[in-house]
Amino acid sequence: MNFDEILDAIYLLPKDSKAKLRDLVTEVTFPKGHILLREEKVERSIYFIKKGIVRAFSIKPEKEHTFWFGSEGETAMSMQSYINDLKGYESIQLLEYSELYKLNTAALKKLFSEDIHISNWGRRFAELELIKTEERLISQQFHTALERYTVLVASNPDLIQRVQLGQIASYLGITQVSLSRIRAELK
Amino acid sequence: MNFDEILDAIYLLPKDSKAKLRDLVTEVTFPKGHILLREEKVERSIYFIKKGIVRAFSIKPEKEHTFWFGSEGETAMSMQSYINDLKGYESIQLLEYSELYKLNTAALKKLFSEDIHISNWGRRFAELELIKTEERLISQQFHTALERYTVLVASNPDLIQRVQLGQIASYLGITQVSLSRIRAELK
DNA sequence: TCTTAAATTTTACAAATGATAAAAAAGGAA
DNA sequence: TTCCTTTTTTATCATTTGTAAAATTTAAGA
Repeated sequence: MNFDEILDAIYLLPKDSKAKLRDLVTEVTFPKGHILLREEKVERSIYFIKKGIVRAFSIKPEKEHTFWFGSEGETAMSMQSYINDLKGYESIQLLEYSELYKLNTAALKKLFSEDIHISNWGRRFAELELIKTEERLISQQFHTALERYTVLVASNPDLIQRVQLGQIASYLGITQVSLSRIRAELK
Repeated sequence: MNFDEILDAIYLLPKDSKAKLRDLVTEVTFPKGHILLREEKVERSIYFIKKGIVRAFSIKPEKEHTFWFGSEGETAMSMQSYINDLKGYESIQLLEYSELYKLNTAALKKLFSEDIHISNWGRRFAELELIKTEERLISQQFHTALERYTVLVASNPDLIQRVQLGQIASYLGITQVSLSRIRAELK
């Protein structure tokens, strides 16, 4: 998925606005395991995933919590840094070799104030992330672990293949042992 | 909290942009118990709360799930309707007599395409809602019910007084019995 | 105030989940 | 392949949470 397609999937931009964004972007690649951004730091860029899978996690007291998986077309970023210039609570790690488009936040914000199309792109971007997060919240709050796992498998069948179960369990808000039990049930 | 203050709390607008928004808004009041918007319907407006408390809930198979409380300065709306023109999964009900500012979504979107300041206001609006939702999600996923309840009481002491415990329990993602147990522990 | 209804807490039991340890299976490197 | 490490599953027991029903408290109206 190239940069243009990623932009278009969010909000259709006129050619020249798109060009302005393209000028800001650099392509970067990293090996499996690379830490793209670190919790407790203010992150100055956001990364659109061209290819690969990443996970966001934080190491709270002792335990490691995975709270997001991102793949092709999605954006790896700290919302707290992007939105409020605060340090984020998550680290983001590449789960496989990945290719990313890196975009500097400050430069993007400058464009928001200059180009109404890009401003609307930024609005749409936030809105789409909002919907995703709201759906996650509802799923987390009102569905059982079994239901959440079933939905995850149905919507991201490849994820299960490519990601460790302990991380998926954490993402679902349960222990790895519980997830194993759920999987055993389903057989 | 008047309309100007509500706008300013989101993003500072030039006078004339603010005036354009003010022209779109009508003030409405409803009694306790009024259903402001209904699940499974596409909602054409969003409502800024001038005064009062509301709750969003949905009636899934049999059970009623409360997933949001809103009060002064917050916005009562269906994200799915606002963002994707889809029917929302929530109904919103007034928990007390309330005064609201009603804003038509289509008219607002028209301004987004015409006025860069309003477009950036809309971006900021979505971004702030996104941060709130993300924090809810993290809290739900990685903190115990006891922790969540304690935080809720600390940050919204009045809410506990004004809202039924069954609804608060649902909001926390637990049963009313569990919440009673937690409250008994804390005495 | 008294009466009734609604809301909240408590209790008892069942089901689900967590913690821990150990066994089994899968994957990688020499 | 073989050995070694990592990941996943299984088993056991303790804890938490849910369900249902009863007991208590609170609120509201006559």
